[in-house]
Amino acid sequence: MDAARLAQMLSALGSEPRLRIIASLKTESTHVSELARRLGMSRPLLYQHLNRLEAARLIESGLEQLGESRVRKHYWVAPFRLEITPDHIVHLINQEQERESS
Amino acid sequence: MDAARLAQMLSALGSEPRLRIIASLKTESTHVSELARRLGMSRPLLYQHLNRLEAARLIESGLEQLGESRVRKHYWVAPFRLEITPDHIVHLINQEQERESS
DNA sequence: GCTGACTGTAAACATATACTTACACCTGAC
DNA sequence: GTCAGGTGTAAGTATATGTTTACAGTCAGC
Repeated sequence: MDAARLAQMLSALGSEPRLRIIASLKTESTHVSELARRLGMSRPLLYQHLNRLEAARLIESGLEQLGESRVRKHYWVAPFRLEITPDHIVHLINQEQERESS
Repeated sequence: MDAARLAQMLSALGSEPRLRIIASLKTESTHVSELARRLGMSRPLLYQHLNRLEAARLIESGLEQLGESRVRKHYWVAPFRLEITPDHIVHLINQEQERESS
């Protein structure tokens, strides 16, 4: 994990609506329209948040087969665990610099 | 810790320049001008980042006495440890909702 | 073929964040 | 008194994020 990637995950997590999305999906994974209803959020807005969380690999998605050709996009929370301390950050940034100099 | 506070800390941490600031201060705490030089960053920009990190209580500051009336503002990293997992987020959001309903 | 329940995206706008340039001030050393 | 080295902020601009409204499409059931 490099600093850019950590920053991406942290800034994706650093928003109350997105924390609520993760909590809701973790409690019960579901598809977009249902999630929008649960959270009282418009679908387009939810899509944007979902895309950002998925880009940070904090959630994942797949198509759920309903009928023969009817599908629904299902989202769920990826397993993750971040431990953030000043020392971890120092370590990460130092690695970055070694990589640059080599 | 409530969700708003966690989001504040995470979004403050979710930026490469700010991760570099924390790493640099953790390695050796210092005053603003010196830090700006170390990071190759303009002072006003650095102030903005420092203010945000301090608001999130990830760094702290105090005046360093130099001469009789000469002072320099010194910054250092606050001790912190964040452990972020889906379950922790669920727990946090649920607490929030109990608080609202009571 | 119309309706309801979905999936997705485009465009527009408001607000927040990142970043620069420019200013005003203080102090110690020469 | 002027210079170097500090502190801090105001104002402007560019870019990113958050949010809404509006559109276009698919499928199942009546």
